[in-house]
Amino acid sequence: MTMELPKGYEPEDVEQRIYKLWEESGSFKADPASDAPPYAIVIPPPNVTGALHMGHALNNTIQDILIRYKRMDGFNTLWQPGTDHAGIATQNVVERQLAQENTDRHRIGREKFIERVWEWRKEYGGKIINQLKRLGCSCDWGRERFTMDQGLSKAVREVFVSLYEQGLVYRDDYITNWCPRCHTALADLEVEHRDVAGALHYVRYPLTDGSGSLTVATTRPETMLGDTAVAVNPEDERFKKFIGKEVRLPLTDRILPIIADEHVDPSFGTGALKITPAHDPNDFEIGLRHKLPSVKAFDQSGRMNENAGAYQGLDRFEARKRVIADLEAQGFLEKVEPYSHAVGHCYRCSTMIEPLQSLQWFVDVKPLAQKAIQAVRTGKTRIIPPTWEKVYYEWMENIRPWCVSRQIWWGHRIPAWYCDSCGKVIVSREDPEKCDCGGELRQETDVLDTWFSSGLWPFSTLGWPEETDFLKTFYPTSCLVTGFDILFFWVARMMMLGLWFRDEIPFSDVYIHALVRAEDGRKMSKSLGNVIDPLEVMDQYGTDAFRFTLAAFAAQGRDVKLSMKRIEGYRNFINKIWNSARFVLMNLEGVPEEVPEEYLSLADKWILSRLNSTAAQARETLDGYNFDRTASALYQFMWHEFCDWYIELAKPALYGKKGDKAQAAARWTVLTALKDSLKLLHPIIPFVTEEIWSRLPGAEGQIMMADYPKPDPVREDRESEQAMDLIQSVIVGIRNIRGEFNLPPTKPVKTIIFCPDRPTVGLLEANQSAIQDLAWVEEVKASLPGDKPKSAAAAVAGGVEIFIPLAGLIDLDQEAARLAKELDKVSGELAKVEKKLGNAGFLGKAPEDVVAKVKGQRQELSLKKEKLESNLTRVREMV
RNA sequence: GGGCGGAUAGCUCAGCUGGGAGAGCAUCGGCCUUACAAGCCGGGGGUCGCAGGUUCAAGCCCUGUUCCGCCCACCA
Repeated sequence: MTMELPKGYEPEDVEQRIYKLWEESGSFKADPASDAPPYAIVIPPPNVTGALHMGHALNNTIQDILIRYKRMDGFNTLWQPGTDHAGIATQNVVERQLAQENTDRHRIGREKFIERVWEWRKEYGGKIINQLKRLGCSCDWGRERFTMDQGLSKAVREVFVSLYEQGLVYRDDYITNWCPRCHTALADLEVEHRDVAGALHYVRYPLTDGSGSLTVATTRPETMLGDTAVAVNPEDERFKKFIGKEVRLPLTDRILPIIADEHVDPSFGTGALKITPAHDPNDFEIGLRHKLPSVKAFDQSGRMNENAGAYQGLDRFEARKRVIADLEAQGFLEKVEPYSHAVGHCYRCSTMIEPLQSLQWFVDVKPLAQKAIQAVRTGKTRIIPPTWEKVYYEWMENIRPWCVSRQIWWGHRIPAWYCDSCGKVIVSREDPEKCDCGGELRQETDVLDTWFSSGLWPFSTLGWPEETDFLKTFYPTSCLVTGFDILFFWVARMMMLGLWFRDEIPFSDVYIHALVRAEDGRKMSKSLGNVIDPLEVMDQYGTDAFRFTLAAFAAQGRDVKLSMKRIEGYRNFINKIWNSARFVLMNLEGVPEEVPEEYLSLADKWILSRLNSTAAQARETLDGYNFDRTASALYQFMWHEFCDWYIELAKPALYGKKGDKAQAAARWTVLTALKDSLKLLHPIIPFVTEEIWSRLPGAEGQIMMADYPKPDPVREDRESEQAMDLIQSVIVGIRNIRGEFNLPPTKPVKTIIFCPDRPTVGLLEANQSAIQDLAWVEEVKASLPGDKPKSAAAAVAGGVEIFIPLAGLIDLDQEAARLAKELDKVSGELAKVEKKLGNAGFLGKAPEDVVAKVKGQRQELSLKKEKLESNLTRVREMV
């Protein structure tokens, strides 16, 4: 039965084998027919292009902790895995590949290109899935889904067509964010604002009647080639006289009206604003209000077009230089001031966004947002931590139409057809053959925003629009775990679409975790070169150590600054667990299945009681998503209570006579405590716990399928905990003296302990050997107070006085100094407590239990002070 | 421009509804005690960013303030 374990834990040997065991035994599988209460999590689908980074590692570790906890706790769990097709990101990757082959997507054509992307996906798309397995994720892999799967595509089409039928999807010639590099429109959310050091150019526009000129200020002088008006504020006295007049646009022959619009801020720039409806969102709105013509000056690559006259063909930045030079040469440029302002950039390729008027598909999400707001307001969906609720409401309440069309090829093609003969637009669930008028149909070439399909993830992955068993059993899902960076992109959309199409929340809890940062607090990024690869961490320290670190760092509302030092520390913890198991396995011969209660020693009862409250703590903190507290409670228990105290205390009994009652009890207790500890730890550190479990006698099946320990009131034993408290303080008191006097354990000492009463004497006598073994003393004499030994070091702990006769061994001055220091500390504490008790306000207003507690402290402290004083006097007299 | 978070030991951070300042690492001292030196035992170290206020009592609540960080935003 006794199997020797290797001396140190070797994760690389264990992890692969254990994971295979789990997967092959079907332990990850969800069962829609089960009677157990369901608990479901849908994975935030990583991009197929992705490689596991720290964000994934944290995100998925948390999900795995939850799902393993719930699985052990008797729930019918589903962790639904899958990946996202990541439209623009994936298209970019494959385009780069084509570029290396000296070709591009236009040359090979749409169909071939899409084939290429699928091939790419087949070859590389599984990478991140394997990395998640490495992390130990217990997803139901047989149910893996991809946003471009047939089933999910059907869901996408159903949703799009329904929204169209409800009048919520429409096509509009509107100003949108255009990425001149990706050649596609982007949603507002997909634009990142960054501060750019630019310049404000003051350009003079002469009035056509020769009565002077108006000067406008602009950061983008090149857009003047698309100007169709100049606007001033109607209340601005300086310009009232110009309203209705006209100016001549420099560098062109265009005549522009001077109009009045509220939007113009008289205090900014010159108070006169050039209006470029086709290339500025504000100007676009003003253009609509005043029915201004719209002149596009750029093409889709950000080059000047035929409307730009002499500048045609120039890149927008080159055009800016030329326009400025020409304005200056012709005397229209009054001045240039440095000006820093936020400019939109593409979130996929960082190219400067070009606001561009174009024909796009939009979803009017306002009515959907209303439901999504309600669901959180009424508490049907909880956001944890709740600080994010405000951010969520803010965004939902100010939501604007969602531009969902993308001018790329990789994605769900919009199911719309245009008839060139009659102009009809058909949006349909089935591909139409011909138009009603008999005309030929042309399908929309645009695809949908990636987030459109991921927004359906909680129900599309479960089979919707079919009413599958999985959908019925697991929707609404239980918890969504995500970083705040995709709160709007993803969570908000799932809330809206889930509520709209299922009339039910997609998940009851949203747990928002922090971002993983580098040790210096900065974001990990390739350009900063401070990226830590999770795979390397796992190679170096093992997956469990890594997972435990992430859990320990996952305090709510605070970013994770990952430190290698911490990982190393938790690697040591894993090894500590391993060695404790090794010890237990060496001491299990003849371990009974049960032991009568009366066999249990004080230490046995104590550790079982501590284990019990640790189980309660673990459950409480897991239920509240306080993973850092779970980790620290388990760390504290496992290392400092189980290993440091219990195992040491149990050694004499374990090493005792064969068949001895105490030995049987200790063997049973040490095994029980280890087993339950492993179960409590399993959700965080699955590999090492499973490996140890497999070697423990009487441990059936897999630990991942074992019951998560429940606190049992019978095992709660306050009396034993109090008794152990005293024993521990006595031991620590003695060790303390040893430490202070640099007495190595090999130096034999004796100890005399004065107890306040008979029961205490009895307690210490009964635990004499424990004190001897753990404090390295050869003799313990407990008695009621009597004659104090001469030349002894003394300590006061838990109401008892400890003396260690050290004739000739100690320096009395040193001992006096030590006692004086201790006395100082106690006096200080006592003074604080007495001040409190001397305060009438405190006695009158503080709750009774608090007053009683402080009184108890006074009692204890003054007793301690008294004893310290008398000992100090005695030592001083001896000098 | 609006909103949010942080500031506690040398470092990284806990401290939940106000009631005796904690952990890990680092540091100092002692130990190869037959599970573990990736270990064991002990010690030192904090006016809880600053200034006010509420309270019998403030790291925690309120007001102001400084310094970091983040998010949102169509002032050219």
